[in-house]
Amino acid sequence: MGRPKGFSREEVLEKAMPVFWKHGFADTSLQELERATGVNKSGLYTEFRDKEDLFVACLRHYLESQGKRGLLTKEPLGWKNVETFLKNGPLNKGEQQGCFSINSMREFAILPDEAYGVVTENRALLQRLLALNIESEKPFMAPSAIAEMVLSFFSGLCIERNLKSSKASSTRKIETFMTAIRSL
Amino acid sequence: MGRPKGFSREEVLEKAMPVFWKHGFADTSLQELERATGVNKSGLYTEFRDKEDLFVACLRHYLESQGKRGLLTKEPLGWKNVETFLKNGPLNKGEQQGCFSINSMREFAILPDEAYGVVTENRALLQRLLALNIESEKPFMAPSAIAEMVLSFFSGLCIERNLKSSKASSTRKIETFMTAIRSL
DNA sequence: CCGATAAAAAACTAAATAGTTCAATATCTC
DNA sequence: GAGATATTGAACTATTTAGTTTTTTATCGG
Repeated sequence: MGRPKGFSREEVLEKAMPVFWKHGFADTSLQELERATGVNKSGLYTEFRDKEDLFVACLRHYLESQGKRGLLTKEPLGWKNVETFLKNGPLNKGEQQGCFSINSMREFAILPDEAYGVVTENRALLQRLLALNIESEKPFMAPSAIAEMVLSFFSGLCIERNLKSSKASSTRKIETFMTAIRSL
Repeated sequence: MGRPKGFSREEVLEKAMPVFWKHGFADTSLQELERATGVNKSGLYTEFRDKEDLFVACLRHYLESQGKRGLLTKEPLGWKNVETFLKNGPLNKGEQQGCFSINSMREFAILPDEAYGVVTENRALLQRLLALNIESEKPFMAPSAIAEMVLSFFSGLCIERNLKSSKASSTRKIETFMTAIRSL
């Protein structure tokens, strides 16, 4: 049987994720990943094919954990869920700001195709969930049209987390936005 | 007097800008900049202090040229200008997609502080111009509040250019958005 | 407790990078 | 046209990178 390994895959993902989340793919070195995870290159390379593989695994892990929060599936569906999604979707836990998935979009050029697939699939899912919530409010316009517009606004909120702007201004924007779309 | 140099600063900026615009700072090598500008490292380093300096110069150059388009100062001010800004602000000239300034936001961590200053100053300007246009439409809500929300939506549209989504879907989103804010 | 086995640590490799230096070269002034 | 001068090109340096190989070390079954 031999020596048992001193870490779990989950553990590594949980610790590597914030690093990629904050610094992106290119600006994250193996050295930093070793430091953050406490696992040495050998360990990392037995568990993951390469840096790209680890990155994509982190991305999936992120999206899963975000999904589990169920911000858009709370009953009753409606505007309230949309507002909560906009307000609490982009996280703010110390270093990791905004949305890892949205952040990754700027690196598609150097990321494996898989990353593109994961991100777009998740966006499609979000859009469906948004549309479901919107539909329940019986708006005049097509729910899917409103949903895709909401997702763009969400994307904007996410990248703006790279600015040192206040939480208050973000909340204000969301409230103005919600007022606008409730009339659609 | 000696030998005259075979390039102008403007020329270099014009050619280096699309490269940074597309690939960002980290993923652009000196080699690629030499190729794109046709100017060798020696030349680049006599004109610019280092890669960072060149990047910031490109960013300024970009914002100046965008400013000159005057999308938000066309008379009469109003919603129409806002709509044009959203539709034609993020460029689509082949390789360079979206907004160079918004793209840069994801790299603040590794960019000189100057870049942060340039970007935020420009955003403040955009917000003032947006507010002026909105004010002329006499909305119920505070023009500045609407303006900052519009800017977030704009930011979202810009990063979404990293996705291979159609021009049509972008237009549709903007139209939905305009319908929403015209009622504010 | 011993030897097989698997993990972890560390040394190593090859390639790419930003930035520098130095020699070659072209053009202007006189 | 000669010589000063600034530009250009190319060789060079030092560092960092992802990834591999080798050595050491811990743990399990017998």
